[in-house]
Parts: sequence; structure tokens; C-alpha cells
Amino acid sequence: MTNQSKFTVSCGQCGLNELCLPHALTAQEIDQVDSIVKRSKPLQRGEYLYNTGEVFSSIYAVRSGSIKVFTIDDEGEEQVIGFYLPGELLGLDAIDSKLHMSTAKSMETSSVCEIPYDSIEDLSATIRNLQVHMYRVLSREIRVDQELQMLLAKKTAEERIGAFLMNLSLRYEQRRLSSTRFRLPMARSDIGNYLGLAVETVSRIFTRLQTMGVLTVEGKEVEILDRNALCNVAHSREVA
Amino acid sequence: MTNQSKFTVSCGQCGLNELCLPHALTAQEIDQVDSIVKRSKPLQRGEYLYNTGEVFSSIYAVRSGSIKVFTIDDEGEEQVIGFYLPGELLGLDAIDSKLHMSTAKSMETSSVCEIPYDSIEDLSATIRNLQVHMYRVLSREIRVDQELQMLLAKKTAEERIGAFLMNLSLRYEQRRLSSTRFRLPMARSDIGNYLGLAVETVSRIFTRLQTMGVLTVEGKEVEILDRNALCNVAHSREVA
DNA sequence: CGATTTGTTGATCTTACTCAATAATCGTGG
DNA sequence: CCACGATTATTGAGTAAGATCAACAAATCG
Repeated sequence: MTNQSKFTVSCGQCGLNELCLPHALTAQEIDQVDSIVKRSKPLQRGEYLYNTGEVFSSIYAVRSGSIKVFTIDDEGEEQVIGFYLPGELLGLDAIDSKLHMSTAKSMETSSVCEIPYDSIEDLSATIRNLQVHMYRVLSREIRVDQELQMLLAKKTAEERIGAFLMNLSLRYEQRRLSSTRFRLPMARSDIGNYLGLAVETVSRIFTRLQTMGVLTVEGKEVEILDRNALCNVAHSREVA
Repeated sequence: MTNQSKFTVSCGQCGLNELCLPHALTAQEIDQVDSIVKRSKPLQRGEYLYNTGEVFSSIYAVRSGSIKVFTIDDEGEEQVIGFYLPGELLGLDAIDSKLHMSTAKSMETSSVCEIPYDSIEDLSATIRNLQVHMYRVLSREIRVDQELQMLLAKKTAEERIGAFLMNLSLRYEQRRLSSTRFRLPMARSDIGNYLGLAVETVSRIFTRLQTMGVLTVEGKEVEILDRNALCNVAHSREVA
């Protein structure tokens, strides 16, 4: 257990990067955590992990693939809440009400770990550092949500797309994947929905960013050519 | 300890409605919780509870008055994250990083309780129901933030204001205050900032809602005349 | 009581949405 | 493997919701 990034895969069979603080839990404690984790069978594209209205019993950690989480509003419209990548935890929003108020759908073939919430409550009552870590995970989710709020309240379409791509780039980087070349697992309509933009706007801005030489997009494949410029786009600064 | 609403004031000197589950903690446990709470001196309008960049050491519970929480973006602009009323907890977003990434400013004469975070970690490791409750409080904050995301991503200016006022109305009701007549502690510019709207738009929609007979506004005093109609405004339904 | 901040209203402009048409991609079955 | 329809993405033209600019009114404060 070195002081490597907490995003490093570390947690035995479960791969719970987010759930484990490599330098905070003993090997024995990690075994205990592993023992409560259920490894689920892979999800196919379009399959649901949980549905709005279902009773909450577990949180989930993405092992591979990617999961889209969304709510359904009064008119039955989807509102995308977030996209979850390997190592990230889903379902934290249901702990309070014990009912899922959102739906989680696999965007590609994915595998997830199921972690019964009761077991987390039990185990974190005995493993002090697990409790501490859960508080941090929940707190981080709050901060991530607040950043999105700022994006939606204040930023232009171009800034939103720029920030969205930068965010993805950073998250892939943390997972030791290419930060400049990756595949968008979600549809344009999901991006638009998430960022509060029309599909057409998403499309137009992708092409605009291409024209500017910031990146290339071919279908779902993105290559970031000028990360610095993209960062400027995300922060409403002029690009040379 | 009856099964009264968890919003009922219950927690000895601290008034921590949110922090206490009346029916889940024993009287002795409540005493323990009370003992870690520091009662702070009142804050004057405009005073800061904590500032962006400061080291995080405590969370705070509003006892009376109201607190505005906002971040500062790249250009030094405020982005309002939320308004906190009596019984609500602030500072949860800093647990992860141990640094305040936002600023909390009193909107009127307010009093707050300071609760050292280390003590919460300690106490929730021994009081099982406090741990359970903290998870729920954090989870609820996540869900509240997600609802705002939906508001910002999808709703029109009128719907946002409608939902904002309905939300305030409900929160006052939970606090046993009038749900139809209350004072807006924040400036119009704060409302606009929070909802992603220009001040002028907020103003215009207030007058429009008045013309529609849904409510009356006089400065900061609001009276909701037709709560049903306001609810419809908030949910993009036609108002008769 | 004047000065400064805060709120309202009007006129104009801009961004991003809507509608519409076309193109590309995906999935399925022959 | 290719052909088919269906979904998804791109591009264009017109529109609308809300922003911005500007002037004025009202409230707040010293």
C-alpha cells in the first residue's frame, strides 16, 4: 500500500477504486470490504441497473464500460444526471429516501459491482477509515454536482461542451487511459440533455471546435489536438 | 421521542433539526451530540461564516436567519450554490478536500451552530444511528443538487422562479412558518444568479406572476395567493 | 437628507432552440 | 455480406426566450 492515487485499481476482485483508500485500509480490512461486494454479471448496452421507483438496497461501482443515470420528470422526459465511468459509484442519491429516484442504464457492455448498502453501514461502523472514506465519497459527489450547477447557470454552449470534454479527458487520464483520444460512450442527445443544450447545438459546436483545430470528432471517437485551447474554451477565454 | 417529523426542533440547545433523528437517538445519545456542538455568536448581515480557500474543520447548522453559499469562478464572479434556512447543514461539500471551495455569507442577522467535523467522525463511529443519519443527510444534499440541475438544464425562466418559490414555501412550512407569506432574505440578483437568470428576468417574472394573480410581491415580502397555480407554473402547466 | 445600492420597466440584440431536410451509422435479417 | 429500415448526427433557415443596455424608481444607509 503505497501512497499512489486513490484512483489506482487496488481493491482485490472488486476494482473499487473510488471505494478504497489504498493507504488507509489494512490488507485485512480490504479483504473485509471485498467480502461484501457482489460481482454482478455484465450488463449489455441498454440494460438497466436500477429503475426509478425501485426500492434501494445497494450502491454500485462501475468496473468497466459506462453507465448513464437519469431522472424522469413530470412530462416523462429524461434528465441526464451524470455519466459514470469505471471506478465511480452510483446510487448514492437513494440512501436518504431508500427509493431510487433515478434510473441507471448501461451505455455499452459494462460490468458493475453491487455493494449492499446495509453491509456498508455495518462495515463502516467497525472500520473507521471506511466510514471516513464514505463521507468523503458523498462529499465529493456534492461538489461535482455543484460544479455542474455553475456550468448550467452561467456558461455558454461552447463553454459547457469544452468543460464537458475536459472533464472526460481528466477522468480518463486518472484511469490511466488516453486523455487525448477516447470514445464518447453516450449519444449526442445525452450530452445535450446533460448540459442543457439541444442536440443540434452539440453537433454544431463539435464542428466549430473542429474548425478551430481544437479537436477532431469522428462519430463517437474524439481526439483532442490542443488541450490548452480546449481548456480555454471551457473557461470563456479567447483561443489564439 | 415520538415519531414526529425529523424537522421538528428536538436537539436540546443546538436546534439541529437536520442532524437529529428524534426517534432514532436515545436521550443520552442526543446529549452526546449536543456536547460536541459549539454555539456560535450571531452573524450580522453580510458577515462570513467561512471563505473559499480556508481549511475545513467544521460543518455548520443554521439556527436562525439565513445563509447564502456561493463559489467564485475563474473571472471572480459569484455563483450561488444555495440558500440555507434554519435547521439546514452547510459545509458538507468540503469534507472531501478539507478545504472550503465555497463561501458562506449571512443574508441577515443569523445564528449558527458550529459542529467540529472531527467530533462528528468520532461520535458517528460509536453512535451507529448518527452515522446512518449522516449518510442520509449527505445523500439528501446530493438529491437536492440533482433537482436543481434538472431545473437549470430544462426549465424556462418562469418555471424556475415558480419552482424556487414553491421550494421556499415548502421549506418554511416544514419549519412551521407560514407557507404563503414570507420574506425573501436574498436579493433579486442572488435569485437570478442561483437560477441562471438575469436580474431583470427575475423582476419581470415576479410582476408577471402578480398580473396572473398567483402572488403579490412587495419588495422582499411575498404572499402566495394561489399555491396550486404556482405549482402549475413550476411544472410547465397552463394556469387557468 | 442626499448618496448608493437595489429593483423595475422598456427597447434592442444575441444565443441557442425549433423545424426541416439530408447524411451517416447501426442493427437486423435475408 | 449486403440491403433494409431505423435510429442518430449534421447542417441550414427562421424564431423566440432571455440577455444586455439604458433609464428611471424605490428602498437602504450613513
